[in-house]
This record gives sequence, structure tokens and C-alpha cells, in this order.
Amino acid sequence: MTLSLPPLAALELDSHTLRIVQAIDRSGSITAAARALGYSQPAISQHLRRLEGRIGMPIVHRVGRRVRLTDAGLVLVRHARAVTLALDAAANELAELSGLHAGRVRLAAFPTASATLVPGIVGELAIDHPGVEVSYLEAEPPEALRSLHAHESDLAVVFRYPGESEAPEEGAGALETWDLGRDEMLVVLGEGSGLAASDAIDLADLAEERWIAGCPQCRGRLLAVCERDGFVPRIGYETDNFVAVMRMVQAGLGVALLPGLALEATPLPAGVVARPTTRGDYRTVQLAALRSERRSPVLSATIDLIRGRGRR
Amino acid sequence: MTLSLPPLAALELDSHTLRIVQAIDRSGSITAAARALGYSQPAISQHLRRLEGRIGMPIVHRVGRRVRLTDAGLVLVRHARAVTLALDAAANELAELSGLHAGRVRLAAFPTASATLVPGIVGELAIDHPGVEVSYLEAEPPEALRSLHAHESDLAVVFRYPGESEAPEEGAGALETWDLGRDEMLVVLGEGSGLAASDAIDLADLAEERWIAGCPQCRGRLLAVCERDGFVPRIGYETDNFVAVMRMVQAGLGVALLPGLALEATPLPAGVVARPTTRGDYRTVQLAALRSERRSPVLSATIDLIRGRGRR
DNA sequence: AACGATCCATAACGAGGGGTTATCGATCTG
DNA sequence: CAGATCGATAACCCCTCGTTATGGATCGTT
Repeated sequence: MTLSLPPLAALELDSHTLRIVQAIDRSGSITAAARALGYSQPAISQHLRRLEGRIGMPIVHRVGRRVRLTDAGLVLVRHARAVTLALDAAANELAELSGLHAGRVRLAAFPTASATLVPGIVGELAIDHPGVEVSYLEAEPPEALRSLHAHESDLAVVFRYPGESEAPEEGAGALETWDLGRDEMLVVLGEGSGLAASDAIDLADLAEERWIAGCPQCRGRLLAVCERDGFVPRIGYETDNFVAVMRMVQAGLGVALLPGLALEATPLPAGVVARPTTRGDYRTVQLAALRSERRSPVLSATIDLIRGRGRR
Repeated sequence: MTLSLPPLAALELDSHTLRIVQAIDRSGSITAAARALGYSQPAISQHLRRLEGRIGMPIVHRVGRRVRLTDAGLVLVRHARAVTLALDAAANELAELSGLHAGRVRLAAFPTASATLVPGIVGELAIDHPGVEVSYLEAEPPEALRSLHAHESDLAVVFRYPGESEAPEEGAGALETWDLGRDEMLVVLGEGSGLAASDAIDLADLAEERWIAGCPQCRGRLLAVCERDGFVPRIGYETDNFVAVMRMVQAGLGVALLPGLALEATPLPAGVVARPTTRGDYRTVQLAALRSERRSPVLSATIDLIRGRGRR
């Protein structure tokens, strides 16, 4: 008799295949799918050719210089979600199980914390919990919070100015936060300035000065506190680079309002002083995690350690 | 920063792994799982070692000369069902889609049909539906029906004697059958016999003859019709081989009751004649398929073709 | 119309994953 | 106690599946 098709199992559908087809569906091209999955474009193209050979039907067909999924390809996409969700659920559960045994904490924190808080946290974890591995992502607070929601980080060190609520992101109520302390906002100015001798500076006295603005969130805060004190700052320069900010102050190009952690990280250059404001402006540094009824013991221990450090 | 665990995707859980762990759970041993999956025992053992290396936890632990799944192994088993069901659903849907385009029909039929009905069916399919591939399983009716229920065949050509109902197998009501015609049961005897001149033979006239029985189902039928006619046949020989049956009749060793299809397949040897019974005994040849609301067009077309042939 | 960028397909190549057989040690059963 | 059974490991090798290189087709811009 004539040759027959192999049994269903021999179609050898596997999860890798479904991830590939799913990525093509999402991204619209083989090249983009390859990038998303971490392969070269020919790797994906050849995988599709081999699959098409096994099942005897095309999975994609050419439309100009791009491809479109065929009916067979769409069949695979429809089932890919169930397969990848179940595999990811299994991987997550294994990771939790592994966490019970091995310990892993993924930490995200803003740049000034990188050089100040984070080394201390990691150092203390290394002493108290030698089996714990810490991975670190440097991210400004909005991105750090997003990485929590995306389950890409376990903990985030963020800051928040008085009066600000949590970012109005979807799922914001899912966070649990702990205050780690206040980070003073300091006026940075040349020591030759008439105000440099004061213990604290009334911002209104600097209304006629040129200002050097920092990061977008810092700049927003600067505008807010100056408006509170009755003036709009004349911003001559903008840079995220705190070192550059201080150099510009040293060069007499203006004054700035910087967080205390930035000065902990980088000493003031000669001829530059830092003074608190007369209103005692500050921001609160916080630790955030997704609310959970069952955290891994390692994560709970890490939260306790960081909170303990924050209180000292 | 310290090294971190790979992202979840790098845990590289794949469907093959889940099938393996599922098979171990079901069968109780690595050896049995290997057999079930078609691999050697070391193949499965080594797969588990590599997996354990990737995820950093044991999947099985030794208990005497057998193994037991660890907590991690049980995590995988719990997710395996969802993964394998989705993969199998995808494969099934692909197979259906494949049937729509390429055409595949898996036919099962009893031996005398092999040499008579089946070549005609396949030949006509080849003409009318060149894209259709036909696979063929030669099987007596009980086994052919089982292969339908097991989704190993799409169609079965079977025979049924008057008064017989469908086999009392689970799911028997799931079948749909079409009569293809009657297959006369013929008395095969030496032409030297006093009865050879008759147009039809009363079985009771052969009550004193020795009988040569055929296949188990044929033998059962022989016993039934002789009992109906008031005697018990003296069965001197038994063989499934119709050619052998006819040679024995030729040699004067006895008489037989054979289906007409058998005689279509193999001409009578010299000195042997075939006559219907006076009661007109016959069996009905039927086509059977699982009842379905949505058959593939190819399968529907094949059923129509076979039914059309059966009416001619 | 020409040119450069982008996308996909294919060829050639090589690494190593993953299977095999052979074998050994431990366990269990008769 | 001997033989059967199960799992682990070693050695070997095939071929899957990735890479880079390259070419053809398509599309957008000048």
C-alpha cells in the first residue's frame, strides 16, 4: 500500500516550536522573533523548514519581504499559550521550590543608591546569608516598580517625595512598602556665595539665581518646591550626572538642589558647599515588594535585614 | 555584583522533559518509562541527570532498586498534563488540517477483502482523489473495530452474519455503519459428490460428511447454521487458509462453507464446485466509521466512493 | 530610476546534545 | 545464594541545531 503519515506523536510538536511560532505571531517577522528569543534569524527560519518537513504543511508563507502565518501556523499559536503558560507555571514553581533551598533575591534600586545603600545591603546579606544570590538592576523608581509588577525583581529601593502617592500603574495596590528613612534635599552652591555661611537656606533667597536641574524626577521636585516658595526657578542647565552638576556649581554656572545620597556617593569638589533648606526638604527612601501571603523565607529575611539597616 | 540564577526561561523546561517525568510517574520506574516512550533506560536516566544539573535539584531519588519522584519531580508531573494535553490537541488539530489538504484515510479490512474489495477501493481513490494517501491494516472484524475505537483507523470493512449485533465493546454505539452488500456463503465440495449437480444444497444432506472449518468466526457460523438445520457437523480439519481448505476439498478430505469473497480471491481448483445453500445463507459486508458530526471532506468522500462501489 | 536598508532563504560548517551499547553495582526474589 | 531486575556511568557517535556568510526579493527614500 501507499506510504502513510506517521502517528501523531511523530509530529513531534514540542514547546520550543510553539514558543517560536508564538514569537512570530507577536512580533510580525522571523527576524524580530529571533531577536526576542535570542537566536539568529536563520536559526528560526531553518527550524520552521524542518517543522514544515515533519508535518507536511507550511507554517508561514511569504508576503513581500515578510511572512504571514498559515492556518497551520495559527493552529499552533492558538495552542502555544496553554503550553507556555503551563511550562512557565512549572518553572516558577520550581524556582520557588529552589528558592526554599538555595536563596535568590533580585534587587532593583535607583542610581544614587547603587553607590551608597546597595553595597551595604549586599555585603550584609553575604555575611548573614551566604547561600543567597543577589542580582541587581539599577533603575529609577518608575522602572524599578515596573520590574516588580513584571516579576523581574523581588525588591525595589525607591524614593518618594512628600505628598506623592504610588505611581498610578495598574496593580499599584499590589505593593507592600517599608520606609527606610529620609534623604535630605540639599542646596549646592559656591562657598563664595553670600548665603554659603548660613546653616540653612531659604530657597526664596535664590530666586534670582540660575539653577542646574537634575534627573526628570528631581527636576519635577525642584519646580514644585520653588513654586511653594513663590517663584519659578530659571533653569539654565540640565543633566542627570550629579558629578557634572557639582562641577557646574564649582564653575559658578548656577546652584542646584541635590539629594543627600548623591553627596554620600560623590564628595563635593573644592569651593562647593551643601546646606539643607530652611523648610527641611527631603525625600523618603522606601523598600517595595509585591504584596504576598507566602514569601520565600530568603526574601522575608532579606526584607528584614534591609529594614534593619534603614533604621540605623 | 554576584552571579545570579538564570532567568526562568533558562531553566529550559521543555515538553519532552515533562513527558518523561509523567511517564515515570505513571509507570513507576525509569526502565518502564523508557519502554513506554520508546527509549533505552540510560537515555532517560541521563536526561534526568542533565535536567537536575540545570535546575539544581534532584528530580528522582533512589529507593532500593527503584526511584521515587522528589517534590521537584512532582511539581513537573502536576504541570505535565496541561502541557501534554495542549500539545496533543495541537497535533490533533494539525492532523485534521492535514487531512483537509493532503488527504489520509486509514483503512482496515478482513483478509478476503484484501484481495477483492480493497484493491478496487484504493485504485478508485487513486483515480478520483490522487492526493489521498491510504494506509491499510488487514484485520478480522473484531480487531478492525477496535482499531476504529482506538483512532488507529478511520474506516473498517467488516462482515456480520444475520442476527449478530455489534460487538459489545465499550463505545459500540459510537459507530456508524453502511451495508455494502451480501457475501454469499457457498458450500464447497467435490464435483464427484452426488449433490454437485444441484443448483443449491440443503446443508442437512451433508450431515454425515466431514467438514473443514475456516477462520474462528467462520467456524462459529458453521456451527450455528448446521444447528439450525438440525445437526452437528463433524469437523475433521481446521485452517484459516482458504487455499488450503479448497485443496483439502479437492483431495476428498471433506466439504466446507466458504464466503463468496474467498472464491473471488482464489479460483476453485479443478474438480471442486461451489453451490449456495438452499436457505441462501450469507453474511453482510459493512463499512464502519466512528460516528462524527464533522468528518474531514476526504473521509466523507472516501465513504461515498466505497458505498457507491458496494452498490454496483 | 537608483540605491540602501530590511527581511527571508539557503549553504557550509561545527559543536555538542542526546541517543546507543556495554558494563557494573545494588537490590530483591525464589 | 544465585539469578533477575533496576539504575548509574562510560564510551562512542550521529545528527540536530545553532552559527556566519551570502544572495535574492522587497520596500522606502532620494
